[in-house]
Amino acid sequence: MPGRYFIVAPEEGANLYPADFDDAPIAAAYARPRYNISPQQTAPVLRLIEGEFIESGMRWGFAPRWMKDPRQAQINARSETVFEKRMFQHAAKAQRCLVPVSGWYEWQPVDGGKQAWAIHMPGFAAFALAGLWTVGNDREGGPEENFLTLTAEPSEQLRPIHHRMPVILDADGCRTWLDPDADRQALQALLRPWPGELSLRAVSSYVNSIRHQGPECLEPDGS
DNA sequence: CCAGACGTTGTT
DNA sequence: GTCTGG
DNA sequence: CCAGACGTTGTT
DNA sequence: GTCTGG
Repeated sequence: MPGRYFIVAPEEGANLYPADFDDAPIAAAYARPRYNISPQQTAPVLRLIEGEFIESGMRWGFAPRWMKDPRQAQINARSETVFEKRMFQHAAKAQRCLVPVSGWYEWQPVDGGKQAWAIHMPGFAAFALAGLWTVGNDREGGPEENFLTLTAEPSEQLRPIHHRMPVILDADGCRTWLDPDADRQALQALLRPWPGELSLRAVSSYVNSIRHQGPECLEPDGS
């Protein structure tokens, strides 16, 4: 995963972004709460363009311009092979980005159904997922930027919930991931399960429907 | 050389 | 069951 | 990721 | 666009 995530204001401004990064683009990304971001939605992305740290809205679903069939858009790429796969190698070299989040959702298969979980940092600290962006086609065939997130093996903590997890970047990780001159080895070293503890919250199936966009998505499961 | 593919997750 | 839409 | 649709002929 | 398969 993830196939669904959320953005909320962090408690007491806590975040894992580099302290020396310009705060304005980050603040812009977290300005509006988003409780249920799904594939195809437009969501904020952070990147370096000509040395400038900027925030942009992009569609979630990576589909380069040559890809005529939009059904082939990818929301995730496996971090283990992202530098080798034809579809991703150019972006992995030159179009890396940060996907600002507060956490993501997972659905754990359980007897008779699925348990939804919200996974986040303690205190809902803001953090970044490793992402790639590209330019694809909008509905009229014009250029439109889109993005994906990278996945890794799960941490020990998350293994019971799911067999993949998104790549989480700490402050140094953000710096390196956005560094246009970073070498592949340094980049690949960032693509690992998150070594820290995360907070897990069981939430209700309210979050399942993307028609539900309110804060109820994050409320603890009553059952 | 040209043609055709290019991907993940989850489930079985 | 499988694909599309969000 | 999950939810929801999945189709045609003919008539307006 | 770029790589793989034939």
